[in-house]
Amino acid sequence: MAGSTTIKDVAQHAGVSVATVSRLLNGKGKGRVSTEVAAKVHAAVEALGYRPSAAGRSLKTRQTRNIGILIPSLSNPVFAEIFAGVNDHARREGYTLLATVSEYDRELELDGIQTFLNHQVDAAILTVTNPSQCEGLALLKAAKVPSVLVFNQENDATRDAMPLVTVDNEQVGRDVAKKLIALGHKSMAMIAGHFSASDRSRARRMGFERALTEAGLPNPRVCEVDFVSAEVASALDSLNVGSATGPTALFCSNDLLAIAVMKELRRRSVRVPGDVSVIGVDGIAIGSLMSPTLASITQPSREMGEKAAALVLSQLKGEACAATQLLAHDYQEGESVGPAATKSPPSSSDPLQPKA
Amino acid sequence: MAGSTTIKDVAQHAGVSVATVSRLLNGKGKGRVSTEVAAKVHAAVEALGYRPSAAGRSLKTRQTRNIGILIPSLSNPVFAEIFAGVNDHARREGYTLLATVSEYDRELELDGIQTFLNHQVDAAILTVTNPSQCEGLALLKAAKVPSVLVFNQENDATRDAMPLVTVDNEQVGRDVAKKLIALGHKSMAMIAGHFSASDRSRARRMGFERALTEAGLPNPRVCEVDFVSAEVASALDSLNVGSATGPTALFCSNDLLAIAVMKELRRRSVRVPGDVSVIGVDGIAIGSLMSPTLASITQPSREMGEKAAALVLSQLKGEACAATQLLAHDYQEGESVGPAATKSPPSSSDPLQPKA
DNA sequence: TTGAAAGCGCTACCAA
DNA sequence: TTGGTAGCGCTTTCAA
Repeated sequence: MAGSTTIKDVAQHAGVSVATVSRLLNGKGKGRVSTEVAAKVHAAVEALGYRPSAAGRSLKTRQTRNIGILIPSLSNPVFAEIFAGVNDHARREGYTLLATVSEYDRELELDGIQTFLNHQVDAAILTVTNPSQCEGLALLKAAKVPSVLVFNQENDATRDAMPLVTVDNEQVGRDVAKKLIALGHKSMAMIAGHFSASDRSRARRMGFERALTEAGLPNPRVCEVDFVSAEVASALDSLNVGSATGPTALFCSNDLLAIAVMKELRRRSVRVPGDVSVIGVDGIAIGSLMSPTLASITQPSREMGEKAAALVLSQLKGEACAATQLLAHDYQEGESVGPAATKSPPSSSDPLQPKA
Repeated sequence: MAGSTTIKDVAQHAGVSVATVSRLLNGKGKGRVSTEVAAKVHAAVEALGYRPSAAGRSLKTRQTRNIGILIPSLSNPVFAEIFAGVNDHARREGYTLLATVSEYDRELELDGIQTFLNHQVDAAILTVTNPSQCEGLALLKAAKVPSVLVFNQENDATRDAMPLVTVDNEQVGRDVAKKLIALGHKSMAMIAGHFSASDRSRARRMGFERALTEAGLPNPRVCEVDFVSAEVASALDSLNVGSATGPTALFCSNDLLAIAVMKELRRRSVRVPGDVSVIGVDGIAIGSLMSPTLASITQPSREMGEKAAALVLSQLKGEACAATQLLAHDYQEGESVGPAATKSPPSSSDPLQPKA
């Protein structure tokens, strides 16, 4: 529908051939035309409001200048930032984003990838729930579409199949453990979104558990909660949080979850970090606006988006297919973690002051 | 690049003509083919992994099945929800989203719209900083691309030009005023992102001011802050917040801002709502996880996204171009607002210089 | 420096 | 029910 003037109209209007118009408009410095003709053509383009048809061009050049981006959700600021990073880089390079959010639904993931394929995207950037179970990845590979996984963890399915841009999530788990251990915590628990929906959560858990084991501590109790409705109350119940037998520190698999957990703790009058320390992962901006401020492991989300875009684009140019990129994570101080509560957690009624 | 098998290959493989293949694949119930042939063709499609080229098809049908969506930022959950709503509806109808975020930059806005036009999107869904200054809107109209504005306010530039899906932002401002007045507040202030970047903020302000005037109260002091870095500290200073001469209630133009304001108030030991009440707009989920919980005017963001998608799609089908849709907003209770502080705020011994 | 013409993959019209 | 075929708008040889 859009501007139905074609290159033919422009040629006619300018009194030249379509070939000349095309050459001028795509002029890569070489296919020069006389300045005289150029002026006429430009005038015609202007007068007619000509806009080259992407379809016609794609058909001939075999490229759409579209990049597909698939993310689980935009509710988590981390993904919003990834998107911003990709958007920025892609735009600069003259690419446009075909975007889909999967809501952590494997079917929608596949659907999204199919759509990318149907639309002949030149490249794809994805975060999937589980790379080793995602049939779409194979389709992408079969179609030879340069692709990159963001946030996902390396595993048999991805190795040698698709590069990744992520952080070392096992190390993230270890760093959390290290931090808490240094503060004297001995009884810890982890609360995570469904592991089936997040291979990175699984990696964090593994690192967390291993670090505890290596420190001679018992395995942490682990509790899964629904990502969406974040029913944390029952999770806290099942972990005995706030009671004498409960953990003194809670590792939440992401900041949004951590914030929900802190809310529920507040409702129960469990003090943070007095009674229980809380730490999240992601380093979302809003964490530092909470009270207490949320301690977290930060990921360079926006940069990951930019890196991912750069990576697929260089693949597209046939440059050496850069391998997996592990970006550095960092510890974000926050008031939500503190020293382990000293012994005898108040059995029942207690106006006790935390003494070190 | 993607799967270079064409309809021709399929036809050959199945021993039929391309016309037959096309007819079968687009079979709208009418262009039937014999089941026998159908089987052969399907087998060929399967065997070859055939995937129709969107470019070839678009060229012929003059439609891309792409919808452009332009939003200012994904950091604000409200936009993330709009996106989710649009995404959902579009997918169901077989459309794909070409997405761009403008970062509240007018140049990027125009750039994004140009991109939509270049890619011949079938329709566009946008939130712009200022409809009356956005040249892109005219381009869209000239190209006859069905479009809809989300969140933006009606004005001379949009009226009769483009339908809107939004809430009555002036009424939002009025409702906030009404609420605060009912609680006995007499001295109020508004903190907003740059008005130039948000026509809805301007509308909210107008409603707020008018309602105060009608109630015989003085005009509120109004302070603009940078949307991005949200430097609220100086805003609070200039409003004398926390001092005897300062306002007892703060109307923030959106929840993210309100949360940043509450953080700064906490830092200054100004009690919310004891000394100052705070109310935002948007009703983002995280507001209810804060302490105190954030009072807000909620907008049905996701529904707005769905409505917007439905609206452009119906325009596309040539159905009566539905006019502007005003959705209902609602008051979200929150602990951040309370009765006006009684006289002399006792808190911080204010060394602030009394102003005008 | 310019133009003519051959398709890119597809749909739809018209014949058979 | 099927097939032949004419383009859709564009880029790109190949000649002039």
